[in-house]
Amino acid sequence: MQERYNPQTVEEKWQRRWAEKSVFRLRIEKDRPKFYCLEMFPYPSGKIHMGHVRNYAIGDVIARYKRMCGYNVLHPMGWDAFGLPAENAAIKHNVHPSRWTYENIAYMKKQLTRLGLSYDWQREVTTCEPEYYKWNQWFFLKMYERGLAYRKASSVNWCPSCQTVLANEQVIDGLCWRCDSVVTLKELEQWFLRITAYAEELLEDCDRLHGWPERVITMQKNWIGKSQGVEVDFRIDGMQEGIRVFTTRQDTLYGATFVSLAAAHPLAKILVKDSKSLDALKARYDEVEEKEGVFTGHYAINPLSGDRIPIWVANFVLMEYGTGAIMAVPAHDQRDFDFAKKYGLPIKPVIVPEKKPEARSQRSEDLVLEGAYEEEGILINSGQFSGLKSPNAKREIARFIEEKGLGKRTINYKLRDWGISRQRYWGTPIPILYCDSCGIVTVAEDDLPVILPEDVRFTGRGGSPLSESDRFLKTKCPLCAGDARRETDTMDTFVDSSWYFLRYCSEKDKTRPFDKNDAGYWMPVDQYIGGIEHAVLHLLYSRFFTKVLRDLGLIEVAEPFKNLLTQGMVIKDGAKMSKSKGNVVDPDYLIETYGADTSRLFCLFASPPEKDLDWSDKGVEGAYRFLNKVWGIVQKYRGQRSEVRSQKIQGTASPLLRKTHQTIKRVTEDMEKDFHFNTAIASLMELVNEIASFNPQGEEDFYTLRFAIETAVILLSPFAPHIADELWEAMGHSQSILEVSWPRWDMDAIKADEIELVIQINGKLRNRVMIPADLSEEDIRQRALADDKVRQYINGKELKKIIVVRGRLVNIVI
RNA sequence: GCGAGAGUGGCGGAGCUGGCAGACGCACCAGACUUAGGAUCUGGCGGGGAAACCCGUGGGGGUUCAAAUCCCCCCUCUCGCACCA
Repeated sequence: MQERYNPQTVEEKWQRRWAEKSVFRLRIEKDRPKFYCLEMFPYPSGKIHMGHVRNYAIGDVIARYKRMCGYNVLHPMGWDAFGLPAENAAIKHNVHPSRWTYENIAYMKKQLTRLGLSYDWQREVTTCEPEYYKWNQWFFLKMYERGLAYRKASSVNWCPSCQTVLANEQVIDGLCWRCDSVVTLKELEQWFLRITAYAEELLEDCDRLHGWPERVITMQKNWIGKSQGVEVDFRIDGMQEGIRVFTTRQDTLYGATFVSLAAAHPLAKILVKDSKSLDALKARYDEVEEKEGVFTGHYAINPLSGDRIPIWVANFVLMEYGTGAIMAVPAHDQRDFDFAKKYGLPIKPVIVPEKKPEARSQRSEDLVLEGAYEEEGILINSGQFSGLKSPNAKREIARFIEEKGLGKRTINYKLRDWGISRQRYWGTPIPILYCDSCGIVTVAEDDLPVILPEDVRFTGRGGSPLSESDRFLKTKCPLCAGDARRETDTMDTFVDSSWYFLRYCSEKDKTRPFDKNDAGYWMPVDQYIGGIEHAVLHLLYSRFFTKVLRDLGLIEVAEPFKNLLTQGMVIKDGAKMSKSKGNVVDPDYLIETYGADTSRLFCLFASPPEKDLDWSDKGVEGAYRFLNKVWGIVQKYRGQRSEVRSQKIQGTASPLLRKTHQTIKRVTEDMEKDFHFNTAIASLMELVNEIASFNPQGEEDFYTLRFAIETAVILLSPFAPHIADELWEAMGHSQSILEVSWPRWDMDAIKADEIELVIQINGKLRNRVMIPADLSEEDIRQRALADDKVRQYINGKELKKIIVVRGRLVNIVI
């Protein structure tokens, strides 16, 4: 042990030793329970950033802690290696996406190792490897067989100048990121995964995700967006056809005074004679401020009231949701209200608040509204349904509609099917062929993987680079052996990350995506940790995949992630770290200057993991000082080869012993409860402060001191593993601290003989006195009343009440 | 607008089922050691006041012996969704 703490030498030494002994290599011992600790794998963008450091430090603490608690811990890492930046780099720097990606991986892997993260790299997953993406293709085929993968026309962002498809993030203020041309929409045939088939289960199971943050669950529920209502047909006056609308408020049906169609509705083209005005309206769809519409000149019949009502086309009605047509009830829907006001359409109230019984007898025309009344209430002017309360009316009217054959009860979801086609090179090729005679043909399972060709050029112009590779494009149909051409779209990279956690469960398997028994043992992930930005997409897609794979009989679990921790962002100077703001902290610099242990410690200490972390250079120094302090203590006492004593004792070392046990308790509880490492580290600092100021008097004191120091080092080890191992060795242990069991606290040793009693008078703090811990309530009362200070205050006044809270305080009311 | 979360010293943040507000760290101040200190150590550190004490957890009410914590009203900020019928 060196006299001065030098993080560089210590960390290099232990990283080397850990590697030599393969200490993080997974060992499964049958008698131990399992724990699957997973952090979201990174995109290999080049270098890690502080967000990664924080994310992986949190995960590493949990993994190390669980290992010390006796679990078999699976703690893997890998690379979300497909994606657009690699292709951009190829265009810009003329380097192949593959090379760029692998070089980044090599560098970032070095950085992660340098942080001392306890990964079993044996299970590393790299999604751009054919061995991995082969299984994306295989899952795609399985889904295709079950009708869960299908093709349909859908619009994409299109740059007319580059003649290429753009991802959403490549469209900046409606312009192409490369040439500033105006981006247009273009219809293309694309592949979709039928996630909507699982909408109900994905929604229902949200309520079983007890280990997830409430807000993530809410976001998922909102995203799925279930609503129950009815579809009703409105006959068009003088035509055969009808308009089918969807509503959740069938109780307001009598108040429907017009019908609104989406501009893209098939009937809109037929009903509107002036196609120019319709096109103009289509262009006004992104206008949210002002509602606009075109009257079709046609009328519909309200199926319940029999009223003849106008049919409009409105720019706020969406074709993608429901039936693309709505019944407009301006009295009870603010949007319809605004629209009706603008175009002078009738407003007919049919619901009145329950609290206003006098309104029930009034005629609709006599009720004046300032805005729509959107709440539920009592029906008026609604024929046989008048007088019913909304919930009952909904039920009755729905039944009536079904009985009369006017429509049916329906459930709608906001959730759309997942479009996975990307007109890109650096992704998983979709295993589909187009044969001149057989049409759409799937690639045979035995022919998987469909490998990305290497010999392509990256210009950023024209279609997907894959469409220019004849070797890739031209193939034979497996059915008729005739000429066929390959699908050139690749898969959304969210496909890659939707099942990678399963691939980790078994070591590289050539014949299957993963072994069912291995997945059965490890799944679900016990603790998943990552950024809140994935609250919906990644986490929803992973849940979807898990359910599909369950239905394919590949796994047993219905949900992939039992517990989810969404860590906050790393903030500096009030903003998220970014190059443009110039407030980036470079992890390499940090590690070179202070070491990995200090970097980790600060990230964990500065705030609880789920909250944003405010970066402070000075705060980092505080963490560094703390480690130096611990170093100094061990340096000072390590020569004292005393034995350890942890049992309750009397005498000068008694408070230190108690503090040590208290600290074990606090740190352990923080670990178990909510991973509030900031308070765990704070209490560890308290213990270290107490050790530092302790003055051992005799042999006995040294035993306790030794116990305190060793405990502090053990408790420190998940946070700052290198220095902990070094100090552990310096104290004469031959076995690594990684092998040490997590300490237990002794309740008996925590209990103090004497406690401080707070004395309040009328709820105000007046004095504190030391009393024996086991004093009875009556004795406490007497002791308080006998107190000099108290007597001054009472001074002959009448005692109204005395409240005694044992172990805490006395409140005397006068 | 809807949904979720948060407002505590100069700053990051502690405060368990209502029971000593401000743990721990940073910054700051004073002192010690020192040729020196941006190293280290010791002490102090919410505001007011000489003191006794008083006032303090976004604001205003309330419940209680006792409220940062529970209830009602309001304000501000962050995030997510946003014409989803």
